Amino acid sequence: MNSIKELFINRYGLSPENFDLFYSNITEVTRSKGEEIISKGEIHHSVYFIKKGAVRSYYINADGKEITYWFGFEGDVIASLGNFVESKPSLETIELLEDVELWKIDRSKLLDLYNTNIELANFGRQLAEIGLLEMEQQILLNQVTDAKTRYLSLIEKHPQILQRVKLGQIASYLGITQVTLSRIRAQK
Amino acid sequence: MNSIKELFINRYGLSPENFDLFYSNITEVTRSKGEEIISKGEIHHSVYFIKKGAVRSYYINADGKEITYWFGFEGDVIASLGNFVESKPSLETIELLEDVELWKIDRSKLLDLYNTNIELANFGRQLAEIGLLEMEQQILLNQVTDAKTRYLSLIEKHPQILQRVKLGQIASYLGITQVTLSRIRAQK
DNA sequence: GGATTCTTTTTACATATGTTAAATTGTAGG
DNA sequence: CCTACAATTTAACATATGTAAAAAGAATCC
Repeated sequence: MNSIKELFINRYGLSPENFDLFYSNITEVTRSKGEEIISKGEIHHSVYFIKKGAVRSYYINADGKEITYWFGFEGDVIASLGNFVESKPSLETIELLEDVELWKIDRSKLLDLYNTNIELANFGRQLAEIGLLEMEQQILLNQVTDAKTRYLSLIEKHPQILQRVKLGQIASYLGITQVTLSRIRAQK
Repeated sequence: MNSIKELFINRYGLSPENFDLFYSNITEVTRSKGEEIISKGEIHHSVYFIKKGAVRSYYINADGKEITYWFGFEGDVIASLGNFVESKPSLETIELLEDVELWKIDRSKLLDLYNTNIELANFGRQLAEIGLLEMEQQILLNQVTDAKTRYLSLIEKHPQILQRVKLGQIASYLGITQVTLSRIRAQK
């Protein structure tokens, strides 16, 4: 175990007892760079927490191009929201950018915990609410600032991202082509 | 009361008893077009559900321009997420586009309910998770599709939006200028 | 109903971004 | 160390979008 435990306890206010209850339902797994942990079109029955490593979530657009729209790092949650919330096939693919250590839990087991333990239910609520806040900030950032600013704030937030993620993937995340990203990088 | 009750019971799986408990903490209020229900820089202590009417959430960018990034209609939740989740001053302003009927509840009262009633805690969790799914879809839509497609899908989703919202606000929501929106509208 | 104000569209021009392809640089394997 | 392949940058051109200002169209008020 490790710092995720502290994250759970400090950030989400879980008591040690209920953390242990939660953790007793976790399986620790490792997966290799390049693997897909969630694949487009499929139904998945697990939710993951990233203990170590980096992942990306991408969508294939009408032209067949991969559009990266989320990067996940240590402490983040991996789930296909369409899957989890509405039991629909996943629209996105989640791919491992590095070798990854994960905490895995069954969706149905997690829902059981939520429905029987009020502290865990509120843990799940806060998990979702913090995700909401982060997503809102991303929507705002995408709408308010230009690609150059977003690029700079991305590398400020994740200083090692340039070593971990290819520029083409970062460009699609920023909503621009790789050529434009190269021009931005050449500027400063 | 009205169709929001059915929404709560059918969509979020609330039992009638717990809906009544929730509703006993609600104050029904009406506000007039043009008012600000949440203002930038302030701390707010309420959460609202839209019974009738339309609102928009906007942010003022570095050039002093209002950037609309969310429209809310019947059934939607109004809260400053930064306020609600992290007790920080609101970055956004929420303005009423029409005369509006709202359900109002104190943030602290809502948290009390979440912490004492497991069904309501899971109601709150689902509220946030469904919001997550919607936001993810918007992020995806913004990244994958061009402004014209997004414009068409917006009026498909909210057919009356052109009667309720000004084009300049829709343009900023789409991330383009009003001139470009006019060109798009002239095309088809 | 006419004047005033607000909203939307159109025009002309400058600039930024996309596209395609070539050149360069970096990386991994034998 | 060399080769082959992958990733990134650069170049040239076409297109789309932004800016600023004017024109046209709607709505409001007296």
